[in-house]
Amino acid sequence: MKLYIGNLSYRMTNDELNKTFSAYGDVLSTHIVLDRETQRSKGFAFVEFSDKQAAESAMQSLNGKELAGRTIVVNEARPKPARQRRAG
DNA sequence: GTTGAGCGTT
Repeated sequence: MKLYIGNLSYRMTNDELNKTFSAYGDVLSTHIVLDRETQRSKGFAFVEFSDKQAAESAMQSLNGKELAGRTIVVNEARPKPARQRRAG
């Protein structure tokens, strides 16, 4: 199961996310979303859990918590949309 | 500062 983490601090790192979420279960991967050109955090991230119950536990426990000075939001990630293939 | 990329033409 995959979680969406919103309202993240721009200072947040994958390692910090991994440590924070692995307290509730086995984290397979973390992915902070960066601006494609500047590599600056876009303020949200994804965390993938091996187990659904672990993810739900983390979601309940961490939603609304403060992390690196920002109050984060945690919920189940939506499917990633397909990229448009135009001249842009 | 709120739902993920890169390649390359649907």
